[in-house]
Amino acid sequence: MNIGDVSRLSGLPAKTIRYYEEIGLVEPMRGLNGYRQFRERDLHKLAFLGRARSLGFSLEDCRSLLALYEDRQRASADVKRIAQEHIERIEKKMEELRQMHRTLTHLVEKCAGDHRPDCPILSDLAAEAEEEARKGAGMPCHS
Amino acid sequence: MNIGDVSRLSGLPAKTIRYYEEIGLVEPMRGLNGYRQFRERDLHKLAFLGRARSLGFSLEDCRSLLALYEDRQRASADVKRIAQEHIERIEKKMEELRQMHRTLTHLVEKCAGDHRPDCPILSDLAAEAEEEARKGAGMPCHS
DNA sequence: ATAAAGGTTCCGCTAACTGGAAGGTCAAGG
DNA sequence: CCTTGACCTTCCAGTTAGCGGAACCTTTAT
Repeated sequence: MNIGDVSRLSGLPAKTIRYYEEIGLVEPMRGLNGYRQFRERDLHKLAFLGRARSLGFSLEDCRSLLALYEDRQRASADVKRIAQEHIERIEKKMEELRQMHRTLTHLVEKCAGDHRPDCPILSDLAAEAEEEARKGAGMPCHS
Repeated sequence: MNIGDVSRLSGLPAKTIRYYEEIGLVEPMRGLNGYRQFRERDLHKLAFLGRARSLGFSLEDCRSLLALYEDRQRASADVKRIAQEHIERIEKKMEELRQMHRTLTHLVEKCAGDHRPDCPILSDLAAEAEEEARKGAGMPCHS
């Protein structure tokens, strides 16, 4: 199979597949013409990677997961740990986003959104900024 | 004020402040010794930026928000639109994360997490990958 | 005089690709 | 046989928002 075929079959862009080869995630053979020759196993790996990526795993996690997948002696605990750490990262991120979302929706609600310049969003960004500066170290207005 | 002072007052690392100058978000003056000299207004801007960044706005959004903030003729609608688009990006991201989280927690629940190699997480990554390949174009097992 | 604590620039690195340029290969059609 | 178009190759540059460090200069205090 050429790269176009595996691209279609795996759903990954050819560019991405080349990149994955560059960083050693797959090692396709080469034909006499210099074209990459993918075996069934490479396709399988790439699809695995695509799926893992779609769950948000980093490429380094993907590398580990792939290694575990190919290791018959693996302990499922190792896989589970990677997944759990990832879940924690996701939860942390979601909490951050929730926080931002709350603040932003409050601000947006208060903003008229018309032709006038008065804007609680900007006021908040400016006012809270000033407050931060103030509490930061007693406002040194003497510059 | 030197960069260390604004760094402490704004809460932004000095590196970040230099970077913001590089991309034109602030324009501190320079002393005879080559040191950056920040005015009250620069500090104000930087604190504004820090606050906007903490709400997740991109630096490009920050640039726009700052421009609007300094434009007395602005329409609050412009600010509101930027904020709403950002909210939408956040919601989209949260939905993605929720989806990942759901799948991952299901998989982790099913995984024993012991010394044995059997692992539903890996099976899922592999199986669903195969399924994708299969439905992608009728499984060309003849490589 | 010197040492510490600031400041400066410049270079390289991060994650995970994406886009484009310049060029080689292959199959089909005239 | 030549050309066209689709496909493949490598390499270079850019993306986001900075971080880390080296080499060097300035200020301040001892």
